[in-house]
Amino acid sequence: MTSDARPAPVKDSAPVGFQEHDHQTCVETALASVEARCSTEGLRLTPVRRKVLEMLLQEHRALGAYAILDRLRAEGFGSQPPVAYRALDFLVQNGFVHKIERLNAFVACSHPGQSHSPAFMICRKCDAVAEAQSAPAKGVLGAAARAAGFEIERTVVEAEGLCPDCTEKA
Amino acid sequence: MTSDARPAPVKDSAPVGFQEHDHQTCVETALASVEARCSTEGLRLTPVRRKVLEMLLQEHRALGAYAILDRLRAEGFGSQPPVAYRALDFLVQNGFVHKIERLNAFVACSHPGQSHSPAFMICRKCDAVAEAQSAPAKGVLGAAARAAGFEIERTVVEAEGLCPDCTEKA
DNA sequence: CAATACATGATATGAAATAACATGACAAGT
DNA sequence: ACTTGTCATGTTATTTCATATCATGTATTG
Ligand SMILES: [Zn+2]
Ligand SMILES: [Zn+2]
Ligand SMILES: [Zn+2]
Ligand SMILES: [Zn+2]
Repeated sequence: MTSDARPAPVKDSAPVGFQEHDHQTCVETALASVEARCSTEGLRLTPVRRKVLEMLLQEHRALGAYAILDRLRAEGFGSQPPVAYRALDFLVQNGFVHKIERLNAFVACSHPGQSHSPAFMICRKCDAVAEAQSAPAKGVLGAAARAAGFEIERTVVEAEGLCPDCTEKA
Repeated sequence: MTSDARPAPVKDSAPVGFQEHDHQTCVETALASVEARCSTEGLRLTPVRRKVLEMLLQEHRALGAYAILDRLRAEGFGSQPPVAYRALDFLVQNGFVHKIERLNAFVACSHPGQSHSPAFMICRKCDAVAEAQSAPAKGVLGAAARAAGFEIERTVVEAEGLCPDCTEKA
């Protein structure tokens, strides 16, 4: 294992998710990227974990743990909550999937293999979710944290609003 | 009702929460400020609502709905979940209380009467919560949103880490 | 082939949130 | 005074999200 296989710094910050795109390629690329990181880092992308990741990549939007569980059941995997939550834990721990706190739901990472602190745009109408980059620690919040002596380890940034499609329709 | 009684713009952005302070005064001031806004805006700060607000101001940290409910029960109010959730809805709607999505819990606003988009610092060790200001729509995220055609209506910004006290102890 | 670590399966329970319906308080409008 | 409408509260039941725990299986690895 090449232990220096740290995620590369962010290069593009395009908020994949609302635009039209070649989704099949998008899924395959992401999956390949995750497989690559797993093999270089000795992580075990087991069948359940892989299936959950594939589902989330396919959907390209946030799914609740029980929605995932339903699909797992349909595919013959275990059907009890821990099955889904354990797979999700693994995927979240390793940055392949993010949890959307606002929705208590999960979405596949759009920039796997890159070290990033994600920010999300969540459409309140159609539930579409796009991932962008954030740098909250560099702005007002970072200053407040330093002033208060608070050590930021992780940030949740979620914007709620209307996606382009839903804005148009209204 | 003086309908021009919009919240004043933010003046101070001190992240109240971690520092020592005269807490009794802090509670009284906040409560007075909320009462003022309720009377000018014709909002009804009923006993349950007021009690919940007082509890959250007293505690000065995030409480779950069921913790609140326990306290309500102890004070002789209704003891079923909707009692707490309804009071919380009212308080959140009107900006007197904020929900911490990360914790599924609620905290009294530190800057009531000011229009603000709050950001929170949450200590993962002691659960202390401090409220600061954020301007997420002005930074990287705002740019991404504009680029994507996404209309931000509201943002959740929550930083997780170690508060000064817990950093010291470690 | 142990011994170990890790992953999965299944049962049970806990915690957060809401749906639906009934009752009560109060302020118009008649 | 009485009806009507609105808003708040109370209660029951249910749904949704999440975890603790124990048993079983399946890889490595010494
Ligand atoms: Zn895609
Ligand atoms: Zn990501
Ligand atoms: Zn205080
Ligand atoms: Zn606030």
